[in-house]
Amino acid sequence: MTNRLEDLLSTLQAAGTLEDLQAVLESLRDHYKVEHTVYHWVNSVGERYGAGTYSAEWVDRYLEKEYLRMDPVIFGCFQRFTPVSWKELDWSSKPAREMWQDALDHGLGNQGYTIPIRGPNGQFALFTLNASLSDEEWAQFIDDNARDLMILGHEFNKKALEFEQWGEDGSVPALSPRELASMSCLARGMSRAQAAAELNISEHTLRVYIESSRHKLGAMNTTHAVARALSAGIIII
Amino acid sequence: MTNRLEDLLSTLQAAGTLEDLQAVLESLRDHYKVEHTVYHWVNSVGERYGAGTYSAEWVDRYLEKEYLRMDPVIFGCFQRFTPVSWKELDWSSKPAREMWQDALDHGLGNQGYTIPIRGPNGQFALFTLNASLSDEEWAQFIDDNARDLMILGHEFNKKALEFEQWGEDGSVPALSPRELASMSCLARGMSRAQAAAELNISEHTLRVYIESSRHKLGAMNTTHAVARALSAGIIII
DNA sequence: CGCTGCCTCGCTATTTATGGGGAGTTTTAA
DNA sequence: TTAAAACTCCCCATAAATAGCGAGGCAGCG
Repeated sequence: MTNRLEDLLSTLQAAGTLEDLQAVLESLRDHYKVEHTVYHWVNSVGERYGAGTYSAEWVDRYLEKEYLRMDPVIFGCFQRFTPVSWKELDWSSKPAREMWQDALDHGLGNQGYTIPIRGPNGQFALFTLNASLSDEEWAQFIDDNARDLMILGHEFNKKALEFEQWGEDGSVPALSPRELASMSCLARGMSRAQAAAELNISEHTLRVYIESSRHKLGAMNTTHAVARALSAGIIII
Repeated sequence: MTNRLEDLLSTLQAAGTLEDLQAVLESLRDHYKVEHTVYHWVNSVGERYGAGTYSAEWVDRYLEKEYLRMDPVIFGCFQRFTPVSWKELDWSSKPAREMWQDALDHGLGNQGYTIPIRGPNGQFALFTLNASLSDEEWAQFIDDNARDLMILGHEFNKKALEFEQWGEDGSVPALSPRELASMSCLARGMSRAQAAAELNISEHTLRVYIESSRHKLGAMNTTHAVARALSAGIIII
């Protein structure tokens, strides 16, 4: 067991291009004898990177129908820390059920396991296995492989980050301490007057910080600036 | 090797109180024959929960001197995804070197390895091992145990989250689709007029969604509402 | 020594958001 | 089926944020 994990990891380490990562996912699929293996991330600007064995038709369909906005897998994983088996999620809403049926029609298996992975600057990625198995078989499969999959997911994310330079440097602007404090106050619901009082500065000075933060973050308005600061992980509520 | 990991994990699983977690850290320290094992998480306000084998004097000293604000370990881990050996970090600044010397004087070993762990709602935790070893011995130790430590760190974090219910207590209010869409538009920087145009509704209607979202999220203003929606993971920029 | 960036404060005018009312239709869920 | 929730539209007055123009002191760096 461990040896096979080491083999997979060394293949992963050897990957030098994004195409290699795609190949790693395909070999993972074959190794685990599942329908699909997928890795993708969702970033703060809406750009996405994804690799995996889903059919192009399903990927197009997913994007076209904007399933991202209501996919219970995305939603569920965004709010939790631990991996999740798809059937544990809430599929009760009508659009969710429609998406589920649509997925089955596009060749997905009835079981899924997704590991949420979080990195710096608000990075959020998902590592997913999809299969056609009974509930019992799937539970056993997860039980047997959960730890290896977690290592694989995180190593995969590390490799993907190397290629894409997710906010390595420069992409996330550095705010000054006062700017960060200003953003933090606003994110916690204070008005300008309250935040200025909290920071013991005039409301006008606070405004200067907000505006400089806005410009540094490339934001259209205060709400946007706070949203970007949160997404980038440079402030925490 | 694997069996010992399993033993440690089952001890961890069995933990029912925060004191049990402390005991797990102590047994980890003994098992790995290191000076200290520490788990703590950090937020913008400061340390919220911590457990480990550091002396009370060092913890007090750390808090008193506000080392949190310039600790290269915190700083370095916040900007990276992968675990780090302390000597790889940037200790060139004067306050950092002073802190390092202070740490040695308080019984810390000369080597450290810290795994950054990120969870939902901006959670950021650190899982650390500290030891007194030569560089070569430490490199070998990390090489041998990195994977197990990663599993342990994540499992430990999972357990700690269970106790503290870091925002996972189901208190996240459910917004309607239009409310979510409104929040999402605002989070992406649109003004009311732009968002209303995007959603093909009147600005007045949009306002109704914003206000109902605000009330559901218990927010003081629009910026606060968007910040909470982002933190709760119910919208993605 | 000058440069840059950070921190602090002031003014006026305009645009935008908020808070308080209503009142209908459609969709979903018990 | 029926009730609850969601979706859509409107007015008015006030509060708040934004945009533009300023200014000076302080720290670190080449």
